[in-house]
Amino acid sequence: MESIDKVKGTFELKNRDNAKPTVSDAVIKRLPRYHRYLGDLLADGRMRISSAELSKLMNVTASQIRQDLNCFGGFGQQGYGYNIKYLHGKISELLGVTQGYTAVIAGAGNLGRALAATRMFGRRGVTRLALFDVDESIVGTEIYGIKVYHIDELYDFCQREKVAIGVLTVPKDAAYKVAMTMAHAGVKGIWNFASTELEIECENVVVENVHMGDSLMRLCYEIKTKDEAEGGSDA
Amino acid sequence: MESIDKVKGTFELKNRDNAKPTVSDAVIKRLPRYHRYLGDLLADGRMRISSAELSKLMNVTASQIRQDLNCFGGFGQQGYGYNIKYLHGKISELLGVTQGYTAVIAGAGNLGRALAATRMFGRRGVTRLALFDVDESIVGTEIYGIKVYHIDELYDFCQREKVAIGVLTVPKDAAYKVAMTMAHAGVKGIWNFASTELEIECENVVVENVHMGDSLMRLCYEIKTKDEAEGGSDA
DNA sequence: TAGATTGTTAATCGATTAACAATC
DNA sequence: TAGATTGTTAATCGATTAACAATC
Repeated sequence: MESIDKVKGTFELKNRDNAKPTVSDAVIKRLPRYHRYLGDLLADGRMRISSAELSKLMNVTASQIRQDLNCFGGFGQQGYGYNIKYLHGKISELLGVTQGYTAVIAGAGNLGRALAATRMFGRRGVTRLALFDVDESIVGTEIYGIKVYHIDELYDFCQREKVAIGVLTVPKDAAYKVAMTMAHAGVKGIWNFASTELEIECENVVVENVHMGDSLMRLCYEIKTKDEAEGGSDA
Repeated sequence: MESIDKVKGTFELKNRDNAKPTVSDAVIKRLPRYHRYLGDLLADGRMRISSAELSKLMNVTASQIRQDLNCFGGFGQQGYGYNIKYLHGKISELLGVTQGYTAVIAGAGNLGRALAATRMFGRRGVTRLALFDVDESIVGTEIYGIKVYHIDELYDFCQREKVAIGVLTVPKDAAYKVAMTMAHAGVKGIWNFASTELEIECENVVVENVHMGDSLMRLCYEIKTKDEAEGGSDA
């Protein structure tokens, strides 16, 4: 009895100033993957799933699944498992996918166009409002239904439209300046595809880096390591 | 003396069957980032750096840097620090960037074209040999200097040219089939941009997934969390 | 009720950090 | 040599897994 009260007291104390029970980074990184699998199950018309079955599907332990989902609240039901639709929806909420954020894409090069074309944003409730580029010859045109503005208009546009997300697909040299423009215009998050690290953590903006080059290197490493292991034992 | 021998003995014993001292995943994930920072320092003409200085630059502990670099071997020198050029080169080797791998890109859509255009591959010693697509109207043309073939030729091409890396930028539905074709044709690694998980781990092929959608979701989460924290305390 | 499966605590494991002796 | 800085061991911290009581 007494010990339970003590634990409770400690818990409340711990969360007095930062309200929410902080969720570890490791868990957050896994959430989109859960979301993807649950979305697929939903599309297959499945209604419910147990942590045991999901664990087999996803190649993780059932323990981890239960632990992860419990960081946020009890989404399951003993003896039954998890309702897929409900769980999928809850994770959507949690990840902010239901917030209806707006985005602009800075840089209408190949990658910017590719991002303009995908349904990736729409699927996650993000609306793309505009593209921005320095190339006068495309300013005023539309790319996949998205209007192209001159990069000089980026600041005013973001401020006026209260843009939440700035997608950065400009060349490396321009990245910092454009990121700063976005940050000062009140953008809340920057999705950074420029292969450089943005040192603007201070500016009240969150940055998510997509380092594709790093990914390619990891692939090379895996290939090399596997080759060596096989060559070492076989030949 | 005796204790050193003992340690050595243990080490050799531990590595008798799997040859290389396995490096943890956490370290591998960090290596490309070291490589990037060292490359920048090199470009700036810097010669040497201490773990302390690098730690400030990269926002990690000096301890971690020394620990990480020591998984592979003593690249530093007491009282001096690390020779940037040497260390950069060593990490390049380690990551397999100096292996001169070849690659093909399956899917000449927006993303495939974007990848055809970047210098990302060349910078990491990877040569792009060809693009493949189903669209007859582009088969036979060149995109950014890379020849486009019909996807039906993918298998023969990979086998004939002993292609090491298959880049997968085809639509989700086609991903599995194309990946299988690559795997059977002897490709060693698949760089997967299709927003689906490939269940071909069995096929003797390593897969590196680039889940851009997951990244976008994490950004949304960070924005939402930050918003709530601020709204919670201020308003 | 009995069976199933979660939520949650405790045990294990691994990764990060701190400290310092080795050595350039 | 003295100062600097690594390589490496030990201590800490956090994340994963195992176990089981709670409960649907």
